[in-house]
Amino acid sequence: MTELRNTKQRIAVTAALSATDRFQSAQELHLAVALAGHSVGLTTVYRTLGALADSGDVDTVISTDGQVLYRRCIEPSHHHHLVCRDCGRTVEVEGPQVEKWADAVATANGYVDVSHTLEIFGRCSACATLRTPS
Amino acid sequence: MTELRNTKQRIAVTAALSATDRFQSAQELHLAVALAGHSVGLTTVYRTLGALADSGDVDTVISTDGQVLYRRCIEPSHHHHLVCRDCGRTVEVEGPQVEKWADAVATANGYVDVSHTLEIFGRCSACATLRTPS
DNA sequence: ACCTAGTTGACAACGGTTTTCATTTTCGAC
DNA sequence: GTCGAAAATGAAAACCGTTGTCAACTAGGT
Repeated sequence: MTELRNTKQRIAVTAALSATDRFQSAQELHLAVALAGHSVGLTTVYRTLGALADSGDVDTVISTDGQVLYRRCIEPSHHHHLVCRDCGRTVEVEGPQVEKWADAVATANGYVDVSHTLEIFGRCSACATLRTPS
Repeated sequence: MTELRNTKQRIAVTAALSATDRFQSAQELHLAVALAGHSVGLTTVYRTLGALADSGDVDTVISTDGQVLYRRCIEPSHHHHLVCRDCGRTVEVEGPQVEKWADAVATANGYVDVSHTLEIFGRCSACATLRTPS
């Protein structure tokens, strides 16, 4: 069915993903690949990330301003993210009781085919010390 | 400070918001206003919705494809939403234990200035019966 | 009625993402 | 190794939701 080929471009993109533990936009990753010395078209970056997201190899988060952020998946099972608003540094978190609560609420209201999005945004300690309030 | 005036445009937009309990995009609301017989510019719809969102009079949700959906707020306190993927029909839900869990996880990891997004998406019973699987 | 700061809307601009399509590349078959 | 079909690439254009521009308009106090 799906025939995937090993191209230098895909290798470069996955390498860039593996080089960081932060959520990054497609454009940031495109820049990261360029800085790593490889030339990959922006279109290809988008396509590669889309494919990886479909296959579940990267996690995606929609930032509060609507753009998609990507990050390589460490924990393969279902989990959520604690993301730094400034630098993207991320901690994977799990909340089994939250999952159960969400499903229970949905079925109690007659909703089927249920999914949920749960992300926690904040400022990590490193970024918090940088921008000290007045 | 903020001096708000009562214009027919704002009245028309808030009326359209009050006429439904569903999450709708700015463009859908713009159409709804037009169908209601009023002529309001799309720019004004966006501005009005933005203002209402800032003042907390409407809830906003970012759909999975990145666009902003608006809905008039029934419950003024902090809550989350169970949204139908197809028609936007929405139930407001509360999960105090989830709030506490999110804050605890964030502070345990040294994150400050914490917020979170939690939305449940599914298919409401009405829409579920419409598109019966094969 | 008048004044003025707030408001409107047609249109252009913006920015992230997707599509197009001609060219290039991978990789199994020979 | 090399051939060739299918997959992949990338530059540019299209897309689409959203925001900015700015001249004309209006609500509401005096």
